Amino acid sequence: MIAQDASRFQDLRRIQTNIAQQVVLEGPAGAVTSIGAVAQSFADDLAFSCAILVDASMNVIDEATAIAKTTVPYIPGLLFFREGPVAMAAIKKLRKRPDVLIVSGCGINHPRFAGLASHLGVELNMSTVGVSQETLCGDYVEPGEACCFTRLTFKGRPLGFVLKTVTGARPIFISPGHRISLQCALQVVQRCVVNHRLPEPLRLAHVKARHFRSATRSGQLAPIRTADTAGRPAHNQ
DNA sequence: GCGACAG
DNA sequence: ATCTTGTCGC
Repeated sequence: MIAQDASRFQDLRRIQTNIAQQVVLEGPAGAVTSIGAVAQSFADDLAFSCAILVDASMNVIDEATAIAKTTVPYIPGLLFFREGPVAMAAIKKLRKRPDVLIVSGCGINHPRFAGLASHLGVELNMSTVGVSQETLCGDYVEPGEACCFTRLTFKGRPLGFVLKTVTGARPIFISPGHRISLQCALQVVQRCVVNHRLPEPLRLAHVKARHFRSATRSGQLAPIRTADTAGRPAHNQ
């Protein structure tokens, strides 16, 4: 079965190479008014996702969740295939698509230039930016004090930025996902930094995803239909 | 071959 | 990512 996995993963890598060719590093066209974020939480073989939309003051104005059974283990470089499906389900449940969606993971700072944020952006045809606490690849100089940032490069290409958001905390990695420029990706995240290491929308999405997971597992939430898992339109709440 | 490796 | 108590600091 090891050999089968190897060829299966090879197929997934080919899919990423194809996705990378579709990534657009420009945009968004208009002003970025609404910003959203999506994050996942896991337990056993279940994946819980929460997508939110915030206003200019970082207040949550919309929220959606989704659950799905995981079909792929965590493999560095193949995160989309584990987290992408649930994330997409949650994002699709939002009442309105945000102008830019912040994703918990890498954008083009990926071995094949197709991280979770880029793949989600291409699949959903929306502007996305990847924000991660570590980077899969790339060269950079550690940014000094808070609010400072340095460039992240890989194989001679600019992939994003390393931003020190809070004093005393390690920096975060920002890279465009899809339909967004390097500069805009950085600006959107900078605009969302409040008092924490992660930009507020993403931090909130993380908290809500974890809460959604614990509330669901402890039975404090209405039973979830298996519709999510089957990929059919789900209807929670 | 060796090490590194988003969440 | 997740498992987890106390603890240091603003």
